[in-house]
Amino acid sequence: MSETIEQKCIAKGVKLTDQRKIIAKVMSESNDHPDVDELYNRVSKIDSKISIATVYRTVKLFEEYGILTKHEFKGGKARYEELSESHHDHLIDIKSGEIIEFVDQEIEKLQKKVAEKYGYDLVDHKLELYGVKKKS
Amino acid sequence: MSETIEQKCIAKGVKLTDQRKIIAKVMSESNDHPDVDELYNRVSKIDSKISIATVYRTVKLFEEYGILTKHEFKGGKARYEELSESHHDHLIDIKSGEIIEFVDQEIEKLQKKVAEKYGYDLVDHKLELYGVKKKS
DNA sequence: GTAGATGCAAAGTATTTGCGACAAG
DNA sequence: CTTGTCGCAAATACTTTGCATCTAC
Repeated sequence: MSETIEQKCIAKGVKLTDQRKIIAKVMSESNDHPDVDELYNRVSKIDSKISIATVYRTVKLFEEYGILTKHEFKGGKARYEELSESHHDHLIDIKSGEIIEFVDQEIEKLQKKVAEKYGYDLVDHKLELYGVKKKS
Repeated sequence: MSETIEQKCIAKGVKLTDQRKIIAKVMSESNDHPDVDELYNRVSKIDSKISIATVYRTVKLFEEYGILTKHEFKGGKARYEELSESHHDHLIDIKSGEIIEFVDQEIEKLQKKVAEKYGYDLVDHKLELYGVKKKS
């Protein structure tokens, strides 16, 4: 997280309104994966007049500019997180909802290989693991 | 596909109504991954009086009984397919929407290993690859 | 100054549900 | 018979959009 979202917006030529600055700040400071509603709550604490429509429009915009990514985990609303240089996947605790981020280079490599095997260039992928904590 | 969905229902003690038989039959004969709307269309051709609410209720029921699985591919409606003994993942052509099923034992193994590394038992997972056909 | 952003409420989608009528076991 | 299912329409949940107003550049 070397650069803030606000800086990324400037770098990419995204117009910065007050509302966007607040949303950018909240997302930059979030280490979890809030859904739009939760993001709206957090943002409302800073400026209670921001509408949820703006939040929806902004996350969508940021997603298009490669600033945020959207996740659609099992049976829920869409959740967002800041897109960082380092790609990672998610391990979700189905009991608590806790989300652990992980990277596994080997899996990454194998995915590319599978795509190639079928004559495809891999442009994106989604890997989610759902687990329960081991009783130890 | 040794057993039809109807047979699975009997085996699992799911009450079989006319509507469920039709939905079961259509799903058994589908080799793609229809969404509820598409399934409703197919079912309607056989019995035009079946309501979409029943289709929703039935796929949900079948999912609970482990007869169908639900997929939530990128930015779309939920899609269903018959759950077969042989697990597989999906490679989705982002241009055409075509879906290729694949299995990679090595990736499966690695997933389990990742979960274990964090102290979890893997109970489910989702792997989707999105690609574009290579120009050859 | 002007193109694009915002807030609001209304409209869209996808899916679920209450309820009286009906059918399977 | 009795419990669970069906069809219908209304309700819900999430997300998008039209429009008049406002704001960043």
